[in-house]
Amino acid sequence: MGQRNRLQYIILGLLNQRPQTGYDLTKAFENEIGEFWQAKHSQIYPMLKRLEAAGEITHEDTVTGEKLAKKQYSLTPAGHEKLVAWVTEPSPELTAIKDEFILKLYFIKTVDDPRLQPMLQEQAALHRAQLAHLRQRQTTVFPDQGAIDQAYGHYLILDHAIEREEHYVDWLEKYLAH
Amino acid sequence: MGQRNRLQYIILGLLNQRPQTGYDLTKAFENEIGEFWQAKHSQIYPMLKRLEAAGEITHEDTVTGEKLAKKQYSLTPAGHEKLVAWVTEPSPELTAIKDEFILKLYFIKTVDDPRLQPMLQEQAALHRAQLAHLRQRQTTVFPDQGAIDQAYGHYLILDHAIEREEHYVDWLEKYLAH
DNA sequence: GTTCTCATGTAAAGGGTTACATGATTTG
DNA sequence: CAAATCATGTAACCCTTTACATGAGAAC
Repeated sequence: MGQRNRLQYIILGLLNQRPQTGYDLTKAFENEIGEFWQAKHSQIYPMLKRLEAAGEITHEDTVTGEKLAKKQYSLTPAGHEKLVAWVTEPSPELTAIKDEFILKLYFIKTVDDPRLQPMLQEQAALHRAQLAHLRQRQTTVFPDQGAIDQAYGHYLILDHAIEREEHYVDWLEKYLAH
Repeated sequence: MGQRNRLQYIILGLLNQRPQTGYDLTKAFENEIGEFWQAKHSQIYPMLKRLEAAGEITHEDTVTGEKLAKKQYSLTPAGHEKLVAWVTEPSPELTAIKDEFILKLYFIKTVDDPRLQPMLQEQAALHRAQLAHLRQRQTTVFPDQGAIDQAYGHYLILDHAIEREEHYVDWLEKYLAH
């Protein structure tokens, strides 16, 4: 992963929704997008400069209050074209998953290893909490059908994340001693 | 990801099962472990040197045929200790997932976008193929209960991967037009 | 004999995290 | 007025991939 510089496309996609600052983009990676891609501000700000140098985005300086300077970035036509090309082309690679917990399970040799049940319990707690958080988000972000229609893609990926967590918890419970 | 150097622990875990060469380890990342962690030989060989320098593994040169040199690596007591410590400690971080396809969906704004259905179709084909492959592996690697009992962790993670793909396909089909 | 798999390495480049650094604005 | 959040950047370090490089053994 990483090698194909997908971050640039994600930033273009976010800016296509509405002009935003680097800070806003950082928040998007902590919230709606964080379930499927991660990036820190230290990666985002340099990328914004690169994209601007390439003529795919531009920015407008705005000042809030006394003198807080913000850079509001937005797409250029070239940037929009590049975004459309990316979304349209196939995504032939399967999801890259790095799951340290599942890997540890691989090294548990027998069903009666005393570490197994506590490990499953711990993960179940983590994923139940995450599931509750995602469900909460769904009810606040998509209270009615109108909200879904306006941001269908967002609805889809939140639904996907919720089902993924549901099934993760189900799987853990399958092997939890009752 | 990456930052915590989990690769070293995975290699220790693999060598704990049986002494192996770098080539064998590379194959493990393509097969049984590849669903949950990825690493190329160019990362594995240097790591073997590091682990040996740290006194956590050793190797024995073996010669097959005329002069094909192989390095059979195995754990030292120190390496075994480090492995046990890793498996025993908590894994408080959630799975890191980078899914380019799901991200693209995020940028599809409406249910009638003409790109949506072909995208779902394409992914369904990919994940169905992966699912078939994993099921095939399960029947060959675990033909009976005895095989499961001997490598319980391996059984667990293969089962997890299969269910994950099943649910991914189910989710895609939920939004595929019939 | 050619192709595929086995087998081991190194180098370059890029992706990604953590830490360093600074300052304004809002909230309690 | 202190703490949390908004806001922007850079530097160092490590992880990871792609490409370069080489050679033996097995299978067809």
